[in-house]
Amino acid sequence: MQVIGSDGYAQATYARIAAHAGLSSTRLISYHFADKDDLVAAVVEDVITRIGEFVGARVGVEVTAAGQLDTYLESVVAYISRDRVRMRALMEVLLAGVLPDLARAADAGPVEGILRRGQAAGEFRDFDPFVMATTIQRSVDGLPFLLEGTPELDLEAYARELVTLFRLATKVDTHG
Amino acid sequence: MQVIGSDGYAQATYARIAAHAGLSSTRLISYHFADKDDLVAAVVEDVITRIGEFVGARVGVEVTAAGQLDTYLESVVAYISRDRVRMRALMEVLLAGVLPDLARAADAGPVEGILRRGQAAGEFRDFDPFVMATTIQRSVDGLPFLLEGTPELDLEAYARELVTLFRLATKVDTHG
Amino acid sequence: MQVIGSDGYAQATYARIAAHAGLSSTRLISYHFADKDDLVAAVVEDVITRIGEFVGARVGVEVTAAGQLDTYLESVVAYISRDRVRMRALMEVLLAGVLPDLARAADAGPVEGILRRGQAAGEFRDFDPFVMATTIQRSVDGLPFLLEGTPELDLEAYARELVTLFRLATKVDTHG
Amino acid sequence: MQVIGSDGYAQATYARIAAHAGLSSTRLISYHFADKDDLVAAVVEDVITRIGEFVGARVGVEVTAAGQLDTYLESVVAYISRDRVRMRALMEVLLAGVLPDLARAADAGPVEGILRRGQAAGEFRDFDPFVMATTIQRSVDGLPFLLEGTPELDLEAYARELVTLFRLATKVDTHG
DNA sequence: CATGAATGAGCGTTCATTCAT
DNA sequence: TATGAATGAACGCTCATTCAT
Repeated sequence: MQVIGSDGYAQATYARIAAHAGLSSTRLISYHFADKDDLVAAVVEDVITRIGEFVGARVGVEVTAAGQLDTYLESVVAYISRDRVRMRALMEVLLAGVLPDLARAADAGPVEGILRRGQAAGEFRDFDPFVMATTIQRSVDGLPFLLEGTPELDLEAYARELVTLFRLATKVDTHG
Repeated sequence: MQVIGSDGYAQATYARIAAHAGLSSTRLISYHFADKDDLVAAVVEDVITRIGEFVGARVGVEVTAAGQLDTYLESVVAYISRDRVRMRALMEVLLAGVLPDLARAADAGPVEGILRRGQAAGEFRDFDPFVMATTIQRSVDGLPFLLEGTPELDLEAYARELVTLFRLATKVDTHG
Repeated sequence: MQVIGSDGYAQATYARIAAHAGLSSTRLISYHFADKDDLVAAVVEDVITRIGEFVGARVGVEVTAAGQLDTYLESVVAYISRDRVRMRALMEVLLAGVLPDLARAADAGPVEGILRRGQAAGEFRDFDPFVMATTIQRSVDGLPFLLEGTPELDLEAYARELVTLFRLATKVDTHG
Repeated sequence: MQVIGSDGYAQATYARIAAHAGLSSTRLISYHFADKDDLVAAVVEDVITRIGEFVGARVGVEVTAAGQLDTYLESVVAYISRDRVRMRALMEVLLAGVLPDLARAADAGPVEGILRRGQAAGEFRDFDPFVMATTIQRSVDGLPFLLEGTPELDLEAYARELVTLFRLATKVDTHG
């Protein structure tokens, strides 16, 4: 995970992973994982479990869809902030396009669910939930790469901007 | 370009490119391009020139920042729609992280410029232009990959949704 | 070493070395050596250690500079005689000009040291030690190639001729 | 010749030669020469003709074998001095071992002839002419490479030292 | 005399993976 | 749990050379 997250997926060869882990043979990697797909799947599994628990615990306590959306954005950004290497590792794998099955990790399904419930409850205006959910998901999943270039980025402010942005984009029309 | 766009950057080896082009030797690729970076740079150069001209011509005729933003979204999506392979090739290269100099092709600078001018002109509310521009850029640059999974996606409708979304997110507050 | 020594440095490709060693893949060469320079360095290191020990042990027991020079010529020729392949491998590498750092293996420094000490002790006449040392060194380091063309060459006689030659060339003028 | 002489034989590829000559295609080389051996042979032919004429003209006017030997050493060194690039090109080709037929260019035959005539005339002592000739030849043919490392080397002094060295090594014993 | 397009073999090197302890 | 030896395929790239003008 550290190798993928720090040097990119392309650098995550058995040789480099073994070197980073202080192993004198790549054999041990093959011993623990059936093949490279298996190794990568384990990495992804680990990260999506962590972020899923972190975000799920926070979103779960919200009752309104609007509150859940706000909390989703804030907690995803917060998780990225405190676990940059793992998150970049995850995004590297997803963008590399290995194991298409793993794409679910970055799909906008959960967000789309929130949006649909919000529309049903009259909290959100009448937009296409797929487009909105995809846009929301994309607004955060590039952050690990952005942080690489500008590590000093103020992520709390970034999250506040996103919350405002999508509140305005989703709320029901109030005027005339 | 076709190989990168159809099979991904990782598959774009000299052998595969030569096979696709009907060449009996990879030698001719090395004959025309100094090295692989040179080849990739040529691909990127070509696509950014095309999309730049397409989008630039349309955005250039707009006078208001709001009009430019609408047109930017619509024309980028329209270009992606009619040149899917090339656009996916471009995104593949950018995401692969080869040639960091090429990152400009996907940076949000031009959009940020539009946003700042719109704020100065009082057309837009007071948001962080960098965050907004990044979000706008990300909302479209994942489309080539989305199209791969769902080629029948209605891109005109997608563009209309994005236009509405970012109009609401950027417009000045009107209610008391 | 056998491949370089028998077929020349230009023929010493990974493929040929692997074939000669009975390996089914060149991969194992890369496995043991960082790159080709590393492999070549190991070859050179081995040979110069061997010849250094052989010649050093014999020259070291001599007390006079004249005796050391005689013994140097005799023992270098003797070593070449009994280890032809390794010595030709060494000369191939040096002449190929790879790894300029290795040039020390063929430089005339040690011989020049003997000559200077001999002049200081009044054993040798007043010649340019650099020119003499270079000539002495050259007189032996072409022998591996000479042996290739005429393997039946009588090296003991060759050494005796060289000893006489350089005795006459270095000794103090005796006649009035 | 310039490419071989300046950058070494290994660098003398068709591509580099064409670049050096300002040609836009290597095709012209293939047009003039049957193959690479033919090209190299032409280079060698040219240089050995030049040095042969230069040295031959000077040695030819000497009547004694001793005078011919002195003049041979002086004129070979003088030619090396004034035509360094060509001479290094010649030595590069010979040492590279291409075209074994060309080895005659560096063989000690002519010198051996002088030595034999000198012995027959009683000018030289009774040494092995082959060993002496080889040593003499080697004493000068490494000079082009030596000059590369130390271009400021005083070649006139070098030649004088060699002349003295081999006079002493060849002259008849005068003392008891 | 000169060009650019095209070729096939070979280069050193790296890949994930397997074998034998 | 851990090692080093060994594998075969593929990588980007360069070689001298040929084809068609």
